Amino acid sequence: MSPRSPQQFREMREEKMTLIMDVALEHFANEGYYRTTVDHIARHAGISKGLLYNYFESKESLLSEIIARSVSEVYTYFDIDKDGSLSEEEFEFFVKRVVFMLKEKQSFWRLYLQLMMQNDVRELLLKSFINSDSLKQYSLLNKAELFVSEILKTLTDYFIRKKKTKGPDYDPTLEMNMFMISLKGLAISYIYLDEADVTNYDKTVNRIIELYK
Amino acid sequence: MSPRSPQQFREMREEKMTLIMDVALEHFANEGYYRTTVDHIARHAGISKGLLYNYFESKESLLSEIIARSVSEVYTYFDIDKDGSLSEEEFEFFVKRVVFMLKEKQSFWRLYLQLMMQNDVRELLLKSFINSDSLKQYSLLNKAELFVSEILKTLTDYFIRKKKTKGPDYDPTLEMNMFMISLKGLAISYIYLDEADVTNYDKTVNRIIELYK
Amino acid sequence: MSPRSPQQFREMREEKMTLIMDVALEHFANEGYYRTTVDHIARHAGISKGLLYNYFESKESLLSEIIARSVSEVYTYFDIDKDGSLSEEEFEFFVKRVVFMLKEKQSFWRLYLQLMMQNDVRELLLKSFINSDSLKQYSLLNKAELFVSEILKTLTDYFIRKKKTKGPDYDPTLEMNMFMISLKGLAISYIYLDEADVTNYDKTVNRIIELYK
Amino acid sequence: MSPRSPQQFREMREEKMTLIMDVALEHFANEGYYRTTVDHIARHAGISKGLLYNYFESKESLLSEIIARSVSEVYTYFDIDKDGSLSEEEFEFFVKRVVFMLKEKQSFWRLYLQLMMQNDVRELLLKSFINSDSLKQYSLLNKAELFVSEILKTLTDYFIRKKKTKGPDYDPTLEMNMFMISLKGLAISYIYLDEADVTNYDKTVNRIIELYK
DNA sequence: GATGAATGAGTATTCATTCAT
DNA sequence: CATGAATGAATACTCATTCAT
Repeated sequence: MSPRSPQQFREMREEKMTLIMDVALEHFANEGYYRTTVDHIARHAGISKGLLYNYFESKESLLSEIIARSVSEVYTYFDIDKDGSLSEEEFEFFVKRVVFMLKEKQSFWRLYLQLMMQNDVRELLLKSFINSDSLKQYSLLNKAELFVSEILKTLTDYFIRKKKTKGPDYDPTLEMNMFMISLKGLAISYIYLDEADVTNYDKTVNRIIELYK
Repeated sequence: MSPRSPQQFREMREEKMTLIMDVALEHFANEGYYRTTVDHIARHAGISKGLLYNYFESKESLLSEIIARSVSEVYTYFDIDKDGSLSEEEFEFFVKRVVFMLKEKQSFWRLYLQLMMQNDVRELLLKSFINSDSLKQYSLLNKAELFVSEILKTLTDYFIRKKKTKGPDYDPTLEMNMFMISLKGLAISYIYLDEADVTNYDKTVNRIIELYK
Repeated sequence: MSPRSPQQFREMREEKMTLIMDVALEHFANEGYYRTTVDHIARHAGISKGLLYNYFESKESLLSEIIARSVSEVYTYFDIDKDGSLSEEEFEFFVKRVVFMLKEKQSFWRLYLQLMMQNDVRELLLKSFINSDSLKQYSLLNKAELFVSEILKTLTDYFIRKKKTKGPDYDPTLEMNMFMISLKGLAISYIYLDEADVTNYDKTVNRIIELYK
Repeated sequence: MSPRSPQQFREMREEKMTLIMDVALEHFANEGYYRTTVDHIARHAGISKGLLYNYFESKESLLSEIIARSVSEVYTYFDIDKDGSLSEEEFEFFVKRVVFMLKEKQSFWRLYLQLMMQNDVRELLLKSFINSDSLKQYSLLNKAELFVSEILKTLTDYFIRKKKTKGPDYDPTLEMNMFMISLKGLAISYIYLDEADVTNYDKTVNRIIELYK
């Protein structure tokens, strides 16, 4: 066997880290962050505890890295037009993108929701963003904030523009709120409830598009 | 000094248990069940750990009792007509009741949502219902199940009956789903997001009523 | 109701103490001293914990009192002739007395054996004899020691005297040891093993008498 | 430095487990199971509490493992001929084996006796046999039961066979009972009483053999 | 890189004992 | 005399993290 090149080492390292993060995410999402032990993660990833600590500074930093990665991925899903003007087709695409992302990253969203529910963890999250290894200081936090506010602005604009065609009784803020709670309710239903009503799910998505497009 | 009467003892007991449960609920909801230590609860309730264990068998059973009490309270909020037929006024009243309850029992709902998100805790919950001291074996679980299924049935009936007035294109299942995700999204928003948009909140509630009444 | 006389009060007190000691002995013997909680004793005696502490200084002193009482009772079973000379009839009577006492005070012997097995408790026992309320300082300990050594001396004399009739091969010390281990083995069997072989029990007792009389 | 081999890890593990079990047995036997704290065991074994729990699931399971090991060892002391027929030489050997074992495993027998004296612990013992890690489910319990009953059967046969040579007045059951209580009394004396009369001890053993061979 | 033995601070729980009434 | 609420020190157990090899 020829000695491995630095490149190969880097790839192996990358691969192991991804494996660990995948396993950890799955357990964090299903059993909860505090209920999941480092030991458990290591065993399920087929490595030793020591090695895990070779790759990640701490359990907390493992969590940060997972969130950083996921936020990053989510970010790539939405490559919003910078002029901020959403066409009806783009709106429909946006909704479908959200739904796709819910399916694709279900575990992450379960974890995210859990974390957001704990006051102290919310603070930890911010802190961990800042300390994250894989991204420059502050940048992820800034990016995430910027990202969300951009999307909100784009959507707000979209609803305001609709007033022209919908008439004077149309309340853009109210409609946007209704749209947002529909999305949130949909997300909750999808993420936690039985797989049983997946068929209804698609119809519901279409109905939301129909109502708010 | 004459000794305390059984009545006095009962009152002292009752009072302390309520205090403990209130403090515990607040902390469970805000910091999460696993992050909250028994020590912390005791200190914040101004009592010793020992006393807490005098009244509650374990941390887990304290949780059960809190849930049992809350479920019981929620139950009393909804005195649904047993013939299951909901008038439009009753429907509006139902939605407002839900909203009122979200405000009134906000901490409980935060806790409940958290718990429901962890697979293992869900099982614990069922177990704890069964073991609950304050209610007969199984009865709470039965009541809760019965209660939820009764409400769902009543609502289903309500939407089916609307088909007559709304015409053949009206899809009762879809409408009910839309109504449910709206309520869920509203709940999530109310329970976790900033107090900032409380003004919008009332308008949103009215809009939901308007849309699905 | 006429006010109770001091005499009546003393009797009531005596009665309650006896009740508590009886209940405690039963539990100490069956579940073990450390496994038995004061709470449990009080509840089974139908009184409050506070009252128990009104009668007994501590759990430990309750134990001492029980032992003191039992030792006292055992003492009365053996009113050994002070000249120390045991006739064959008296020897037989002695063995039967031991057996009777095993039956009569079974719980006490179970407790006693348990306690004797723990190094630290042995010390505690001595200490508690000394601190015992119901007997003058040291007196019980002295009495017990004196009592046991008197019996041993009397028995030793008995076996030595037998040498005359049994011939030169007869080893009094050995015979006494054999007799003692037979009694001990009998005691263990009786105290802990199944009630099943009680029938064999009497035959065994007679055989011991036959062998060593 | 090359990493430790699995073999090395196994040896380290084995060694520490043996150390812990030895220390624990000593303390359980001398101070009693409930009086002995895990902390104490760890400190006397020169390790941390954490490590103890790395090797043993609980204090209770540590007890089980100790018992399992000891029973296993005792088992190997008696390699009883499967045809169950005991010659006089084998009988003598058996008694000497019992005595040897009492010396060799004194601590275990003290522990065993203590445990058997508490009703609730007896149940725990059965349970712990079943849950024992170091032996297949049920197998230890079965083995122990089988082992004891085999020995009893072999002894019974031995005494019944003696009837032929001893004549019609010879009562095998009675003789066996006498033999058993002698052994028990001997065991108790040896296990708990002072080392003082060890000299008498050997003579007593020989006398038992002489009487019942 | 890789392992798992080892640590120790933290957490739930128990129980003898005290005390206000 | 009588009660049981209240305490706190002790105890079993967990788990993130370190470290020698």
